[in-house]
Amino acid sequence: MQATPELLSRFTLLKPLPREALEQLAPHAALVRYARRAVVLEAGAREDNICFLFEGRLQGVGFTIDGREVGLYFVEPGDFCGELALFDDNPQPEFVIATTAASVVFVARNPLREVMLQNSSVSNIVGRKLAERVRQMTVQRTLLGLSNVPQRVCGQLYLLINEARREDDSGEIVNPPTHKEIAIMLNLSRETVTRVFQALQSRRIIRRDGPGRLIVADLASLRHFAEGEEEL
Amino acid sequence: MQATPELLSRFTLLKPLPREALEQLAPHAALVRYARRAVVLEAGAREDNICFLFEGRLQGVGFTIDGREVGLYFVEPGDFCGELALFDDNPQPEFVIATTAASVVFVARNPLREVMLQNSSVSNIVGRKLAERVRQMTVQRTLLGLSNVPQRVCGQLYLLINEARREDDSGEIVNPPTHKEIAIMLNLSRETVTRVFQALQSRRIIRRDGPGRLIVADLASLRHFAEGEEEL
DNA sequence: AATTTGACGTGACCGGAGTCACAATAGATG
DNA sequence: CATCTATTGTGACTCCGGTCACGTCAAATT
Repeated sequence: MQATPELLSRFTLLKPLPREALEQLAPHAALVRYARRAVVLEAGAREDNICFLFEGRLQGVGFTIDGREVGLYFVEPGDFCGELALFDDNPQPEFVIATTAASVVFVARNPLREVMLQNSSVSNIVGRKLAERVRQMTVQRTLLGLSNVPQRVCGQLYLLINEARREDDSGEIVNPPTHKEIAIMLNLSRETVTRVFQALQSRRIIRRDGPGRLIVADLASLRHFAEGEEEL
Repeated sequence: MQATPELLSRFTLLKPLPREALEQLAPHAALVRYARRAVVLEAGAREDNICFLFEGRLQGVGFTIDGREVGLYFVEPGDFCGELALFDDNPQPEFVIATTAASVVFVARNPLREVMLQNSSVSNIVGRKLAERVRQMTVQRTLLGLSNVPQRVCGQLYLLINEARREDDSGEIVNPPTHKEIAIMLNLSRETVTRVFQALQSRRIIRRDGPGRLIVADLASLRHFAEGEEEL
Protein backbone atom coordinates (compact mmCIF):
# COMPACT_ATOMS: atom_id res chain seq x y z
CA MET A 1 0.00 0.00 0.00
CA GLN A 2 1.44 3.34 -1.01
CA ALA A 3 1.99 5.88 1.73
CA THR A 4 0.63 9.41 1.83
CA PRO A 5 2.68 12.52 2.56
CA GLU A 6 0.64 12.88 5.75
CA LEU A 7 1.75 9.46 6.93
CA LEU A 8 5.37 10.28 6.18
CA SER A 9 5.20 13.54 8.06
CA ARG A 10 4.38 11.68 11.24
CA PHE A 11 7.94 10.48 11.54
CA THR A 12 10.28 12.74 13.41
CA LEU A 13 12.95 12.36 10.75
CA LEU A 14 10.69 13.49 7.91
CA LYS A 15 8.51 15.95 9.79
CA PRO A 16 10.72 18.98 9.08
CA LEU A 17 10.66 18.30 5.33
CA PRO A 18 8.83 20.76 3.09
CA ARG A 19 5.61 19.55 1.58
CA GLU A 20 7.12 19.08 -1.90
CA ALA A 21 9.79 16.74 -0.59
CA LEU A 22 7.20 14.59 1.09
CA GLU A 23 5.18 14.41 -2.11
CA GLN A 24 8.33 13.48 -3.93
CA LEU A 25 8.91 10.61 -1.53
CA ALA A 26 5.37 9.31 -1.19
CA PRO A 27 5.29 7.37 -4.47
CA HIS A 28 8.37 5.49 -3.31
CA ALA A 29 7.01 4.70 0.11
CA ALA A 30 4.97 1.64 1.01
CA LEU A 31 3.17 0.66 4.17
CA VAL A 32 3.73 -3.00 5.05
CA ARG A 33 2.38 -5.04 7.94
CA TYR A 34 4.41 -7.74 9.61
CA ALA A 35 3.42 -10.51 11.97
CA ARG A 36 5.33 -11.08 15.18
CA ARG A 37 8.74 -12.69 14.55
CA ALA A 38 8.75 -11.75 10.88
CA VAL A 39 12.04 -10.59 9.37
CA VAL A 40 11.81 -6.94 8.35
CA LEU A 41 15.39 -6.38 7.18
CA GLU A 42 17.79 -9.11 6.23
CA ALA A 43 21.42 -9.10 7.32
CA GLY A 44 23.93 -9.30 4.52
CA ALA A 45 21.49 -8.06 1.92
CA ARG A 46 21.89 -4.81 0.07
CA GLU A 47 18.67 -3.35 1.37
CA ASP A 48 17.43 -0.49 -0.71
CA ASN A 49 14.77 0.68 1.66
CA ILE A 50 14.88 2.68 4.83
CA CYS A 51 12.43 1.31 7.33
CA PHE A 52 10.24 3.65 9.39
CA LEU A 53 8.32 2.03 12.22
CA PHE A 54 4.72 3.14 12.48
CA GLU A 55 3.44 0.82 15.19
CA GLY A 56 4.73 -2.21 17.05
CA ARG A 57 8.30 -2.83 18.06
CA LEU A 58 11.33 -4.03 16.14
CA GLN A 59 14.60 -5.41 17.36
CA GLY A 60 17.95 -5.40 15.62
CA VAL A 61 19.57 -8.79 16.13
CA GLY A 62 22.71 -10.48 14.99
CA PHE A 63 23.60 -14.14 14.98
CA THR A 64 26.89 -15.62 16.07
CA ILE A 65 28.47 -18.38 14.03
CA ASP A 66 27.19 -20.95 16.48
CA GLY A 67 23.65 -19.68 16.07
CA ARG A 68 23.20 -17.66 19.24
CA GLU A 69 21.08 -14.57 18.95
CA VAL A 70 22.63 -11.22 19.80
CA GLY A 71 20.28 -8.35 20.63
CA LEU A 72 21.52 -5.00 19.40
CA TYR A 73 18.79 -2.40 19.81
CA PHE A 74 15.07 -1.82 19.88
CA VAL A 75 13.19 0.36 17.45
CA GLU A 76 10.18 2.22 18.83
CA PRO A 77 7.33 3.72 16.83
CA GLY A 78 8.33 6.93 15.07
CA ASP A 79 11.93 5.80 14.82
CA PHE A 80 13.58 4.13 11.84
CA CYS A 81 16.25 1.62 10.95
CA GLY A 82 18.27 0.45 7.98
CA GLU A 83 19.59 3.98 7.59
CA LEU A 84 23.11 2.82 6.82
CA ALA A 85 21.98 2.29 3.23
CA LEU A 86 21.78 6.08 2.94
CA PHE A 87 25.51 6.36 3.36
CA ASP A 88 27.00 3.57 1.31
CA ASP A 89 26.22 0.46 -0.67
CA ASN A 90 27.46 -2.03 1.85
CA PRO A 91 25.10 -4.66 3.15
CA GLN A 92 22.84 -4.26 6.14
CA PRO A 93 24.91 -5.58 9.05
CA GLU A 94 22.15 -7.03 11.21
CA PHE A 95 18.68 -8.51 11.00
CA VAL A 96 15.71 -6.45 12.03
CA ILE A 97 12.85 -8.52 13.35
CA ALA A 98 9.35 -7.60 14.48
CA THR A 99 8.99 -8.46 18.16
CA THR A 100 5.28 -7.65 17.99
CA ALA A 101 2.91 -7.33 15.07
CA ALA A 102 4.13 -4.18 13.38
CA SER A 103 3.44 -1.86 10.51
CA VAL A 104 6.36 -0.19 8.86
CA VAL A 105 6.81 2.27 6.04
CA PHE A 106 9.53 1.42 3.58
CA VAL A 107 10.99 4.41 1.82
CA ALA A 108 13.16 3.68 -1.19
CA ARG A 109 16.76 4.47 -0.59
CA ASN A 110 17.69 6.53 -3.62
CA PRO A 111 14.84 9.04 -3.56
CA LEU A 112 15.37 9.55 0.15
CA ARG A 113 19.06 9.98 -0.44
CA GLU A 114 18.39 12.70 -2.98
CA VAL A 115 15.98 14.48 -0.71
CA MET A 116 18.64 14.29 1.94
CA LEU A 117 21.25 15.88 -0.28
CA GLN A 118 18.95 18.66 -1.42
CA ASN A 119 17.83 19.51 2.10
CA SER A 120 21.02 20.04 3.99
CA SER A 121 18.92 20.33 7.13
CA VAL A 122 17.67 16.79 6.59
CA SER A 123 21.18 15.59 6.03
CA ASN A 124 21.95 17.04 9.43
CA ILE A 125 19.08 15.21 11.04
CA VAL A 126 20.08 11.87 9.58
CA GLY A 127 23.65 12.43 10.65
CA ARG A 128 22.54 13.36 14.13
CA LYS A 129 20.42 10.24 14.28
CA LEU A 130 23.32 8.06 13.23
CA ALA A 131 25.53 9.73 15.82
CA GLU A 132 22.84 9.03 18.40
CA ARG A 133 22.85 5.39 17.43
CA VAL A 134 26.58 5.21 18.00
CA ARG A 135 26.10 6.70 21.46
CA GLN A 136 23.32 4.24 22.18
CA MET A 137 25.49 1.32 21.09
CA THR A 138 28.27 2.63 23.30
CA VAL A 139 26.00 2.74 26.34
CA GLN A 140 24.71 -0.72 25.54
CA ARG A 141 28.23 -2.03 25.18
CA THR A 142 29.18 -0.50 28.50
CA LEU A 143 26.29 -2.30 30.15
CA LEU A 144 27.81 -5.58 29.02
CA GLY A 145 30.96 -4.71 30.90
CA LEU A 146 29.24 -5.01 34.24
CA SER A 147 30.37 -8.22 35.88
CA ASN A 148 27.44 -8.20 38.27
CA VAL A 149 24.60 -9.66 36.28
CA PRO A 150 21.58 -8.38 38.20
CA GLN A 151 23.15 -4.96 37.82
CA ARG A 152 23.17 -5.40 34.05
CA VAL A 153 19.49 -6.25 34.02
CA CYS A 154 18.59 -3.28 36.20
CA GLY A 155 20.62 -1.00 33.97
CA GLN A 156 18.82 -2.27 30.91
CA LEU A 157 15.45 -1.84 32.56
CA TYR A 158 16.37 1.69 33.46
CA LEU A 159 17.24 2.45 29.85
CA LEU A 160 13.96 0.98 28.68
CA ILE A 161 11.79 3.26 30.75
CA ASN A 162 10.05 5.57 28.39
CA GLU A 163 11.31 9.07 29.06
CA ALA A 164 7.83 10.47 28.60
CA ARG A 165 6.32 8.12 31.14
CA ARG A 166 8.86 8.73 33.84
CA GLU A 167 8.25 10.61 37.03
CA ASP A 168 10.52 11.26 39.92
CA ASP A 169 10.05 7.99 41.69
CA SER A 170 8.21 5.74 39.29
CA GLY A 171 7.93 4.92 35.62
CA GLU A 172 6.47 2.42 33.27
CA ILE A 173 7.43 0.39 30.25
CA VAL A 174 4.70 -0.17 27.71
CA ASN A 175 4.83 -3.42 25.76
CA PRO A 176 7.93 -4.54 27.60
CA PRO A 177 10.29 -6.87 25.79
CA THR A 178 10.11 -10.53 26.72
CA HIS A 179 12.68 -11.96 29.08
CA LYS A 180 14.32 -13.69 26.16
CA GLU A 181 14.60 -10.46 24.20
CA ILE A 182 16.24 -8.77 27.16
CA ALA A 183 18.49 -11.77 27.67
CA ILE A 184 20.01 -11.58 24.20
CA MET A 185 20.59 -7.84 24.61
CA LEU A 186 22.64 -8.55 27.73
CA ASN A 187 24.36 -11.80 26.79
CA LEU A 188 22.45 -13.70 29.44
CA SER A 189 20.26 -16.74 29.55
CA ARG A 190 16.51 -16.28 29.67
CA GLU A 191 16.36 -17.97 33.07
CA THR A 192 18.75 -15.49 34.61
CA VAL A 193 16.61 -12.58 33.47
CA THR A 194 13.53 -14.28 34.92
CA ARG A 195 15.26 -14.72 38.26
CA VAL A 196 16.27 -11.08 38.45
CA PHE A 197 12.73 -10.05 37.59
CA GLN A 198 11.45 -12.28 40.39
CA ALA A 199 13.83 -10.67 42.83
CA LEU A 200 12.74 -7.19 41.75
CA GLN A 201 9.07 -8.13 41.98
CA SER A 202 9.36 -9.61 45.45
CA ARG A 203 10.93 -6.35 46.56
CA ARG A 204 8.02 -4.42 45.07
CA ILE A 205 10.37 -2.54 42.77
CA ILE A 206 8.63 -3.64 39.61
CA ARG A 207 5.15 -5.04 39.01
CA ARG A 208 3.22 -6.23 35.99
CA ASP A 209 0.03 -4.36 35.21
CA GLY A 210 -1.89 -6.63 32.93
CA PRO A 211 -0.35 -7.65 29.65
CA GLY A 212 1.78 -5.07 27.97
CA ARG A 213 2.54 -2.85 30.94
CA LEU A 214 5.38 -3.09 33.39
CA ILE A 215 5.29 -0.63 36.26
CA VAL A 216 8.49 0.47 37.90
CA ALA A 217 7.18 1.38 41.31
CA ASP A 218 10.47 2.27 42.92
CA LEU A 219 12.66 3.99 40.40
CA ALA A 220 15.18 5.10 42.99
CA SER A 221 15.84 1.54 44.15
CA LEU A 222 16.12 0.36 40.58
CA ARG A 223 18.76 2.98 39.95
CA HIS A 224 20.59 1.99 43.10
CA PHE A 225 20.82 -1.58 41.89
CA ALA A 226 21.76 -0.44 38.41
CA GLU A 227 24.58 1.63 39.81
CA GLY A 228 25.78 -1.16 42.02
CA GLU A 229 25.32 0.73 45.26
CA GLU A 230 23.29 -2.15 46.56
CA GLU A 231 23.58 -5.84 45.71
CA LEU A 232 20.59 -7.79 44.61
CA MET B 1 52.44 22.84 16.58
CA GLN B 2 50.33 23.98 13.67
CA ALA B 3 49.77 21.47 10.91
CA THR B 4 50.48 21.97 7.22
CA PRO B 5 48.06 21.23 4.40
CA GLU B 6 50.45 18.48 3.33
CA LEU B 7 50.13 16.78 6.68
CA LEU B 8 46.36 16.98 6.54
CA SER B 9 46.24 15.51 3.07
CA ARG B 10 47.85 12.33 4.36
CA PHE B 11 44.63 11.31 6.04
CA THR B 12 42.23 9.32 3.93
CA LEU B 13 39.32 11.43 5.07
CA LEU B 14 40.89 14.71 3.99
CA LYS B 15 42.88 13.50 1.00
CA PRO B 16 40.10 14.16 -1.54
CA LEU B 17 39.69 17.75 -0.39
CA PRO B 18 40.70 20.53 -2.78
CA ARG B 19 43.82 22.44 -1.88
CA GLU B 20 41.90 25.54 -0.73
CA ALA B 21 39.92 23.54 1.77
CA LEU B 22 43.09 22.12 3.26
CA GLU B 23 44.59 25.58 3.55
CA GLN B 24 41.40 26.72 5.21
CA LEU B 25 41.72 23.96 7.78
CA ALA B 26 45.43 24.09 8.46
CA PRO B 27 45.34 27.13 10.78
CA HIS B 28 42.86 25.26 12.94
CA ALA B 29 44.83 22.06 13.05
CA ALA B 30 47.47 21.21 15.60
CA LEU B 31 49.87 18.32 15.89
CA VAL B 32 50.09 16.99 19.44
CA ARG B 33 52.19 14.18 20.86
CA TYR B 34 50.96 11.91 23.60
CA ALA B 35 52.74 9.48 25.84
CA ARG B 36 51.49 5.95 26.27
CA ARG B 37 48.38 5.82 28.48
CA ALA B 38 47.61 9.51 28.01
CA VAL B 39 44.00 10.55 27.59
CA VAL B 40 43.42 11.99 24.11
CA LEU B 41 39.68 12.57 24.26
CA GLU B 42 37.67 12.83 27.43
CA ALA B 43 34.30 11.14 27.84
CA GLY B 44 31.48 13.44 28.79
CA ALA B 45 33.24 16.51 27.53
CA ARG B 46 32.00 18.60 24.65
CA GLU B 47 35.06 18.00 22.56
CA ASP B 48 35.50 20.55 19.85
CA ASN B 49 38.22 18.80 17.98
CA ILE B 50 38.24 15.88 15.63
CA CYS B 51 41.24 13.71 16.26
CA PHE B 52 43.27 12.31 13.37
CA LEU B 53 45.83 9.70 14.29
CA PHE B 54 49.19 10.17 12.64
CA GLU B 55 51.24 7.51 14.35
CA GLY B 56 50.81 5.15 17.26
CA ARG B 57 47.59 3.47 18.29
CA LEU B 58 44.56 4.72 20.17
CA GLN B 59 41.80 2.82 21.87
CA GLY B 60 38.27 3.98 22.61
CA VAL B 61 37.37 2.85 26.11
CA GLY B 62 34.43 3.27 28.40
CA PHE B 63 34.18 2.75 32.11
CA THR B 64 31.39 0.97 33.92
CA ILE B 65 30.02 2.41 37.12
CA ASP B 66 32.08 -0.04 39.14
CA GLY B 67 35.23 1.09 37.40
CA ARG B 68 35.83 -1.74 34.96
CA GLU B 69 37.31 -0.76 31.64
CA VAL B 70 35.36 -1.51 28.49
CA GLY B 71 37.28 -1.62 25.22
CA LEU B 72 35.32 -0.29 22.29
CA TYR B 73 37.59 0.02 19.28
CA PHE B 74 41.11 0.65 18.13
CA VAL B 75 42.20 3.57 16.00
CA GLU B 76 44.99 2.92 13.55
CA PRO B 77 47.20 5.53 11.88
CA GLY B 78 45.39 7.39 9.12
CA ASP B 79 42.05 6.91 10.81
CA PHE B 80 40.30 9.37 13.07
CA CYS B 81 37.99 9.55 16.08
CA GLY B 82 35.78 11.98 17.92
CA GLU B 83 33.83 12.53 14.72
CA LEU B 84 30.49 12.56 16.51
CA ALA B 85 31.13 16.21 17.31
CA LEU B 86 30.64 16.92 13.61
CA PHE B 87 27.01 15.89 13.86
CA ASP B 88 25.72 17.35 17.09
CA ASP B 89 26.74 19.11 20.27
CA ASN B 90 26.34 16.18 22.58
CA PRO B 91 29.31 15.04 24.59
CA GLN B 92 31.88 12.55 23.48
CA PRO B 93 30.56 9.19 24.72
CA GLU B 94 33.82 7.41 25.43
CA PHE B 95 37.41 8.06 26.35
CA VAL B 96 40.12 7.76 23.75
CA ILE B 97 43.45 6.74 25.17
CA ALA B 98 46.87 6.31 23.59
CA THR B 99 47.93 2.68 23.90
CA THR B 100 51.36 3.57 22.55
CA ALA B 101 53.15 6.87 22.26
CA ALA B 102 51.18 8.64 19.58
CA SER B 103 51.01 11.81 17.58
CA VAL B 104 47.61 13.08 16.59
CA VAL B 105 46.35 16.03 14.63
CA PHE B 106 43.47 17.88 16.20
CA VAL B 107 41.27 19.68 13.73
CA ALA B 108 38.82 22.18 15.19
CA ARG B 109 35.26 21.05 14.87
CA ASN B 110 33.56 24.09 13.40
CA PRO B 111 35.91 24.78 10.51
CA LEU B 112 35.86 21.12 9.59
CA ARG B 113 32.11 21.10 9.82
CA GLU B 114 31.90 23.99 7.40
CA VAL B 115 34.29 22.36 4.97
CA MET B 116 32.13 19.30 5.22
CA LEU B 117 28.97 21.21 4.37
CA GLN B 118 30.57 23.00 1.44
CA ASN B 119 32.03 19.84 -0.03
CA SER B 120 29.11 17.50 -0.29
CA SER B 121 31.59 14.84 -1.32
CA VAL B 122 33.32 15.18 2.03
CA SER B 123 30.03 15.00 3.81
CA ASN B 124 29.54 11.67 2.06
CA ILE B 125 32.91 10.42 3.18
CA VAL B 126 32.28 11.33 6.80
CA GLY B 127 28.87 9.71 6.65
CA ARG B 128 30.34 6.59 5.12
CA LYS B 129 32.96 6.49 7.84
CA LEU B 130 30.34 6.79 10.55
CA ALA B 131 28.33 4.02 8.92
CA GLU B 132 31.44 1.90 8.83
CA ARG B 133 31.92 2.48 12.54
CA VAL B 134 28.41 1.25 13.21
CA ARG B 135 29.14 -1.89 11.23
CA GLN B 136 32.38 -2.38 13.11
CA MET B 137 30.64 -1.99 16.46
CA THR B 138 28.04 -4.50 15.33
CA VAL B 139 30.68 -7.07 14.48
CA GLN B 140 32.41 -6.42 17.78
CA ARG B 141 29.15 -6.80 19.66
CA THR B 142 28.46 -10.06 17.87
CA LEU B 143 31.85 -11.37 18.98
CA LEU B 144 30.76 -10.86 22.57
CA GLY B 145 27.82 -13.16 21.95
CA LEU B 146 30.07 -16.17 21.57
CA SER B 147 29.79 -18.28 24.70
CA ASN B 148 33.00 -20.11 23.93
CA VAL B 149 35.71 -17.81 25.18
CA PRO B 150 38.73 -19.06 23.21
CA GLN B 151 36.56 -18.63 20.15
CA ARG B 152 36.04 -14.98 21.05
CA VAL B 153 39.75 -14.40 21.35
CA CYS B 154 40.46 -16.07 18.02
CA GLY B 155 37.75 -14.01 16.37
CA GLN B 156 39.25 -10.82 17.74
CA LEU B 157 42.72 -11.82 16.60
CA TYR B 158 41.37 -12.51 13.17
CA LEU B 159 39.85 -9.05 13.01
CA LEU B 160 43.10 -7.47 14.11
CA ILE B 161 45.14 -8.89 11.28
CA ASN B 162 46.07 -6.05 9.06
CA GLU B 163 44.36 -6.56 5.72
CA ALA B 164 47.44 -5.37 3.91
CA ARG B 165 49.70 -7.83 5.65
CA ARG B 166 47.55 -10.87 5.09
CA GLU B 167 48.34 -13.69 2.76
CA ASP B 168 46.44 -16.86 2.10
CA ASP B 169 47.72 -18.83 5.02
CA SER B 170 49.52 -16.38 7.24
CA GLY B 171 49.35 -12.80 8.47
CA GLU B 172 50.83 -10.51 11.00
CA ILE B 173 49.78 -7.92 13.52
CA VAL B 174 52.12 -5.01 13.97
CA ASN B 175 52.25 -3.46 17.42
CA PRO B 176 49.74 -5.92 18.77
CA PRO B 177 47.55 -4.79 21.67
CA THR B 178 48.50 -6.05 25.09
CA HIS B 179 46.60 -8.95 26.58
CA LYS B 180 44.82 -6.56 28.87
CA GLU B 181 43.71 -4.37 25.99
CA ILE B 182 42.29 -7.37 24.20
CA ALA B 183 40.67 -8.56 27.41
CA ILE B 184 38.64 -5.41 27.90
CA MET B 185 37.50 -5.53 24.27
CA LEU B 186 36.11 -9.01 24.86
CA ASN B 187 34.84 -8.72 28.43
CA LEU B 188 37.41 -11.18 29.66
CA SER B 189 40.07 -11.23 32.32
CA ARG B 190 43.64 -10.63 31.29
CA GLU B 191 44.63 -14.11 32.49
CA THR B 192 42.14 -15.78 30.22
CA VAL B 193 43.56 -14.01 27.19
CA THR B 194 47.06 -15.04 28.21
CA ARG B 195 45.98 -18.67 28.49
CA VAL B 196 44.40 -18.66 25.05
CA PHE B 197 47.55 -17.09 23.62
CA GLN B 198 49.59 -19.83 25.26
CA ALA B 199 47.39 -22.48 23.71
CA LEU B 200 47.70 -20.88 20.28
CA GLN B 201 51.46 -20.54 20.63
CA SER B 202 51.95 -24.15 21.67
CA ARG B 203 50.05 -25.19 18.55
CA ARG B 204 52.32 -23.02 16.43
CA ILE B 205 49.37 -20.98 15.23
CA ILE B 206 50.77 -17.70 16.45
CA ARG B 207 54.27 -16.64 17.38
CA ARG B 208 55.90 -13.47 18.64
CA ASP B 209 58.53 -11.97 16.42
CA GLY B 210 60.48 -9.62 18.59
CA PRO B 211 58.68 -6.75 20.25
CA GLY B 212 55.85 -5.26 18.29
CA ARG B 213 55.19 -8.06 15.87
CA LEU B 214 52.85 -11.00 16.20
CA ILE B 215 52.97 -13.53 13.43
CA VAL B 216 49.92 -15.60 12.62
CA ALA B 217 51.58 -18.61 11.10
CA ASP B 218 48.49 -20.69 10.51
CA LEU B 219 45.66 -18.43 9.48
CA ALA B 220 43.41 -21.29 8.44
CA SER B 221 43.56 -22.90 11.88
CA LEU B 222 42.92 -19.56 13.52
CA ARG B 223 39.80 -19.16 11.43
CA HIS B 224 38.69 -22.66 12.30
CA PHE B 225 38.89 -21.87 15.98
CA ALA B 226 37.24 -18.50 15.45
CA GLU B 227 34.35 -20.16 13.67
CA GLY B 228 34.00 -22.81 16.30
CA GLU B 229 34.64 -25.70 13.98
CA GLU B 230 37.30 -26.92 16.34
CA GLU B 231 37.51 -26.50 20.10
CA LEU B 232 40.61 -25.11 21.68
C1' DA C 1 -14.05 -26.16 24.08
C1' DA C 2 -9.93 -28.41 23.08
C1' DT C 3 -5.40 -28.00 21.64
C1' DT C 4 -1.23 -25.86 20.72
C1' DT C 5 2.11 -22.54 21.33
C1' DG C 6 5.11 -19.53 23.58
C1' DA C 7 6.27 -17.02 27.75
C1' DC C 8 7.30 -17.38 32.44
C1' DG C 9 8.83 -19.78 36.77
C1' DT C 10 12.04 -22.79 39.45
C1' DG C 11 15.14 -26.31 41.13
C1' DA C 12 19.65 -29.02 40.69
C1' DC C 13 23.89 -29.66 38.77
C1' DC C 14 28.27 -28.51 36.72
C1' DG C 15 31.89 -26.36 34.19
C1' DG C 16 34.63 -22.76 33.21
C1' DA C 17 36.11 -18.15 33.73
C1' DG C 18 37.20 -14.74 37.44
C1' DT C 19 39.98 -13.87 41.21
C1' DC C 20 44.02 -14.09 43.94
C1' DA C 21 48.70 -14.82 44.59
C1' DC C 22 52.99 -15.10 42.95
C1' DA C 23 56.98 -15.80 39.62
C1' DA C 24 59.36 -14.60 35.51
C1' DT C 25 60.41 -11.79 31.98
C1' DA C 26 61.05 -7.63 29.27
C1' DG C 27 61.23 -2.63 28.67
C1' DA C 28 61.85 1.77 30.38
C1' DT C 29 64.48 4.98 33.13
C1' DG C 30 67.96 7.01 35.70
C1' DC D 1 74.61 -1.23 34.83
C1' DA D 2 71.17 -1.20 38.31
C1' DT D 3 66.43 -0.33 39.32
C1' DC D 4 61.74 -0.05 38.64
C1' DT D 5 57.58 -0.90 36.39
C1' DA D 6 54.52 -3.20 33.18
C1' DT D 7 53.53 -7.16 30.84
C1' DT D 8 53.24 -11.96 30.61
C1' DG D 9 52.88 -16.69 32.59
C1' DT D 10 50.74 -20.18 35.76
C1' DG D 11 48.53 -22.67 39.48
C1' DA D 12 44.55 -23.30 42.89
C1' DC D 13 40.18 -22.26 44.40
C1' DT D 14 35.60 -20.44 44.18
C1' DC D 15 31.36 -19.27 42.65
C1' DC D 16 27.95 -17.94 39.68
C1' DG D 17 25.41 -18.19 35.58
C1' DG D 18 24.46 -21.66 31.80
C1' DT D 19 22.20 -25.72 30.88
C1' DC D 20 18.77 -29.14 31.49
C1' DA D 21 14.51 -30.61 32.92
C1' DC D 22 10.56 -29.74 34.38
C1' DG D 23 5.90 -27.35 35.62
C1' DT D 24 2.56 -23.48 35.14
C1' DC D 25 -0.07 -20.27 32.79
C1' DA D 26 -2.18 -17.26 29.35
C1' DA D 27 -3.20 -16.40 24.73
C1' DA D 28 -3.75 -17.77 20.16
C1' DT D 29 -5.50 -21.21 16.93
C1' DT D 30 -8.35 -25.02 15.39
